[in-house]
Amino acid sequence: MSIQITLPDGSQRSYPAGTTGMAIAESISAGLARNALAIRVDGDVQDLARPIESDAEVAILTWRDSDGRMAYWHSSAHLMAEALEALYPGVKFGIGPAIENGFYYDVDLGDRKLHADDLPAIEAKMKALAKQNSTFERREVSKAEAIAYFQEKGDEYKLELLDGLEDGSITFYQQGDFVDLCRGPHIPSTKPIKYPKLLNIAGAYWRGDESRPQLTRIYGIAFPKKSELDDYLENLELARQRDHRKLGRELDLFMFSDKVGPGLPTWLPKGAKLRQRLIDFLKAEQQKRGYDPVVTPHIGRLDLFRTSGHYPYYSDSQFPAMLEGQPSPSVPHGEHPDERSHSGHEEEQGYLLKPMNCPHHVQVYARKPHSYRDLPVRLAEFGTVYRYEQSGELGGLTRVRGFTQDDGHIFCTQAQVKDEFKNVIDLTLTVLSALSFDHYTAQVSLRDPANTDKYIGEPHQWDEAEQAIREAAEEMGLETVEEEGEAAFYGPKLDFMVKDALGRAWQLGTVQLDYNLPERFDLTYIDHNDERQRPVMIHRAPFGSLERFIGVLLEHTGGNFPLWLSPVQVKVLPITDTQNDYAAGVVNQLAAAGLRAELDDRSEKVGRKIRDAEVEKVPFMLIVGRNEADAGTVAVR
RNA sequence: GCUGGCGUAGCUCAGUUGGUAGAGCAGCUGAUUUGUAAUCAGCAGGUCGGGGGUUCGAGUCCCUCCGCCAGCUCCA
Repeated sequence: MSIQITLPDGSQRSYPAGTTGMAIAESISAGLARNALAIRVDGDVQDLARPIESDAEVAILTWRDSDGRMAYWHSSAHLMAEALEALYPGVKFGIGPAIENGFYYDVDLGDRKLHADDLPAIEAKMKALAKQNSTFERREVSKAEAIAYFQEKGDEYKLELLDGLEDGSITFYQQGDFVDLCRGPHIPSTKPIKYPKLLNIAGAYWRGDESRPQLTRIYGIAFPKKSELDDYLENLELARQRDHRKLGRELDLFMFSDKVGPGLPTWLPKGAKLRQRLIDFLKAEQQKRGYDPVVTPHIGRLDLFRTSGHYPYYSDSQFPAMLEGQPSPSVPHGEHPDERSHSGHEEEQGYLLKPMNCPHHVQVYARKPHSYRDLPVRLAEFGTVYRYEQSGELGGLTRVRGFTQDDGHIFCTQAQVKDEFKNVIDLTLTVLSALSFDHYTAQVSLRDPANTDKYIGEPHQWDEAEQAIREAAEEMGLETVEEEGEAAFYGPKLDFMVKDALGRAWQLGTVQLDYNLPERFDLTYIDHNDERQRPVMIHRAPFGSLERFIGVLLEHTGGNFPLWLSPVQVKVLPITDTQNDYAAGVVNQLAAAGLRAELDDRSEKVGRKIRDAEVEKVPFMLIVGRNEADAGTVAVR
């Protein structure tokens, strides 16, 4: 019996049934066989040793294929586990997957603590084990057999994982003395894992659940070639150069002060001007699109947030409220006021620093009756909000406790939802393209179906809202990914995710559909039959927040802003102070033309002035010496 | 909040087995008048994150608090 194998180039070859990926690779070329890591069979990534029994489309996967690297790094995780078991007998294992760059394994070392200095020894053990060139052996096992094995070993984590697996679908992989419950696929043997590098240690809750034990997560990466490892580490170093915290300090854009408080950025003159330019840009775009500006206070009565549903359910992440009749903030965060007022009478009166602007904007809408002819009502505000984020969550400008949202709320009829949504998508794309964010992911953030009580509102409204978002995105030709469990508690969202220098994805722009707040605040409009109707609310923020946006923009540009955003667009550099007057005239002309220009009239050599302007990332330098001054020109750099 | 790492001058960093803080850059002052990425000299700058402890003596060791970084959890 022979089978037909179709290769990626479309060519077909015959092989005996039961041939393996490795045999196919060998038949194509010795080089391919040497570099083969795994095989894709009809879309399914498998071990090269698995027999192939019927006609199939296959692709031999090497280091060039992301699935090949995934198999390689997953195998590296097993190799690290083998090293850990050799060095720390009795260690228990959680999960150990490949990730975008490398792999990790979650382990329980009992009472032993792992420290950063322990990593080189583990790395060395990995290298030694890799040299033994152990093959990764796949074995199908019965559930009973698997349970018996891990009971014997005393690994409750693997037993818990087994709990969720069907008998008949369970496989073990073994290399050397290490046996793991694993679905695979793996590379043929440990030999290619020549240059492992363990990067860091962190705690990670078992199954991502805060109430369960915290395991030790060891992150690592590995490469077949030394040069690739070196390149990777060098790129990491380059990424660190683009850290927005470093650039923000160097370019004098913003600062943090312990005395002001953690997570509370302070904007310096250059940064404040940068913010202002972004604000001006968006205001102009919003004006074109029919938004009306509003300005609302930074605080609001507790009752406002009780009606909106934000209080007290999110009191963990709110700054303490200011209570009526008491001199200072007196509700500790994390404490539910309704748990404290056990007597159950009268609710406390007081104020909250606003954690969002929506309830205020709702009050603007609610101030007067609305006709369907008024809709949509589009309100926009650069609104500063405060959220008491967990201390461990804070970082630079990307996660802060006080920030300014380019917030806006649209109140419209159900029939207008899709067009309004599309209008907002268009605005968001305009913003992203003006700042050359070409690599973003549009993410439809949906409910977590396994955890529906954390959301407020009717399920049928959620269904409607989720569907409306999908349709609007599709009609705008937007490619989206869907993520369950990422919705806001009051509605599904369309989020625009952009990566920072280290590859972490951040939510910038967001559009959210909300049937809930109009209900809670009993918002209405009068339709053409003179009947009261409920408007729909759209929350939107094309930047997301100015803080996070500027943080990610800094990492994206490395501080080399587009000309229209540069704090200083032109620097005029006289060569000697004989040209200072002429240079000052040039600066005045530039300023009169609306450009941001500065004069460097220090008595330094021009090389020094150029260097300083380069370090400051000034896009244009105009150098003027005697020749230029005489001719009334400038030399442009 | 949790796990691990870190905290010395504005910035980047040095500081031996515990012996009483140092460099470069930036800043200031002066000299220099220079043609496309760092001119020279001088000066000034630190309760070594805060507090407590051990010790004759602590930047170094211990405790505790604060902050920062990576990850986890969270993220209206």
